[in-house]
Amino acid sequence: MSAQSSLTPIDIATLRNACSTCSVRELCLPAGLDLQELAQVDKMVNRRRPVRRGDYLYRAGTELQSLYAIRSGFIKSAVLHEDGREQVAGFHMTGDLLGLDAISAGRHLCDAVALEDTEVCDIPFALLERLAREIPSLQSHFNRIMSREIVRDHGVMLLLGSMRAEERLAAFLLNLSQRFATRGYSSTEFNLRMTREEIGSYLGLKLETISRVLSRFQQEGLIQVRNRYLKINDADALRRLVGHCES
Amino acid sequence: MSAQSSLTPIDIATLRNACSTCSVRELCLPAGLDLQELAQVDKMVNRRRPVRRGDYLYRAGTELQSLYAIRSGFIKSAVLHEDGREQVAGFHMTGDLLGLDAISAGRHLCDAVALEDTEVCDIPFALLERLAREIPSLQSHFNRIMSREIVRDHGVMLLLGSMRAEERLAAFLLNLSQRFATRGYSSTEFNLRMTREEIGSYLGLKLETISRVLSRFQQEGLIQVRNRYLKINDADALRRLVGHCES
DNA sequence: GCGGCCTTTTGATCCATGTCAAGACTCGTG
DNA sequence: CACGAGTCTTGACATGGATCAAAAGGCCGC
Repeated sequence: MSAQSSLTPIDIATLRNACSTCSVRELCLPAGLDLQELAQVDKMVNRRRPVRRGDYLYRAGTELQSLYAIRSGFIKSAVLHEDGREQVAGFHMTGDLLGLDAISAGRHLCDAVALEDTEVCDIPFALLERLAREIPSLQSHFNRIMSREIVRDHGVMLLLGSMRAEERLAAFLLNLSQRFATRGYSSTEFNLRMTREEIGSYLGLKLETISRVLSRFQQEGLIQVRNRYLKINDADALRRLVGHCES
Repeated sequence: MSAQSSLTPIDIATLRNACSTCSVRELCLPAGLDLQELAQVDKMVNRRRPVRRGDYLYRAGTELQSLYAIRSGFIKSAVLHEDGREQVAGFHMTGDLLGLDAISAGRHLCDAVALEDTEVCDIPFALLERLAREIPSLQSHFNRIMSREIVRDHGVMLLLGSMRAEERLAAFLLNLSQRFATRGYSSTEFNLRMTREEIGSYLGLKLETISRVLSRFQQEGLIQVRNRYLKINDADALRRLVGHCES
């Protein structure tokens, strides 16, 4: 990584003096750092950037400069097939860290698009590596974040590989619900930020199927949907749907 | 990570004196290390372990002690659903590094089973973290390995989410072929180490479908199959199958 | 070298999801 | 406020892959 060796202490000092409104405390990185270390990290994660709905945070093929921590908003990442097919690889919200897949090649391999007005913090990757070298617990935490992403992906593979449409959608809704809850929002009532088509892409289904299954769930009283608005009436029933099922 | 803090220099010395037949040069870790560093890493990756066909390298739920580098052989990893369904998450061969998903929780989340007699090198994770702290380029390389795993998973998601049976299988065969080639084996002729059912699980298809599509490929002259033996006659045709296809 | 179990193949049929199509609704913009 | 593009719903129909079933083949332990 050539960018790495070109960093001097001055760069860090420069960053320290920059705006520091983007407290890293709320983000995903810190864990077990002492106050001084935390302050260091805090300074690193400071360049704020607004991304408007529909804008790209980054595109496949561009060089990896920074990872991005979402401060607010909603972002989808998508892998693109040569022939134009796109596969939504994930939906990301406040506190999520984006761009991990770019570390391997030093180049982004998927697109990241804001689904609503969003604010992210740049985390210059070279700086992160450098700081992680000085703060072992930061490195350790970063390892866990990468690993967690792998675990998440395995979950999606399980879903795509062995669940039927109803189960997939139920799992998806529960997952969204839980992530909203973690962030202090209602776990039962929220607005979907993505289209049926995007949900379908993520779940390996067509948009009509998403629409139909949502309607069925509603008929059965499990949820209420109206456009992007969604209310979960019977989370347990959804859980039962995912949990067991046939063979 | 409690195991980490309990390591003393003595542990490392102990490991250094242990068998050192498992040269790390051939494994996936080293990259840009000087000779001395390489030797250090070499000493860490030294406990050899044979795993016989059918045996578990590790099981979901067990504590993460080591990552494992495959020296020879073939291993499948599988995520299990509560209800017993299993999803094969990957097939791993010489040089691959296993166990990355366990870092997040400190506990393995999938099973790893040898599909043929296999030899692995233990890489005590606590030791790896410690050494990576001393050797920045090792840490950097480890980050890239984790990221590469994420990229691989995204590829599988694309495959599961948006390809049809023929495309999936073609992609699978090409991938296997390429990995054998990288390791100095024939890219056109090899033995499948896994059952049709395991291929099916990995690709989100049933074993009958795998069998049928293989037969079809054979009829069309793209490949020859007989049980586990497989020969690729027309790799380009396979690539064409994966590449474009309809809408 | 035999018997039994596991794996594979292949056929017949079924069903979940895709495809195509039409119309309604929503929202941003002129 | 009306228009148009994008999104969503719903129906009718098509189809890829699943399921069920049977038989053949391979492999291992005895």
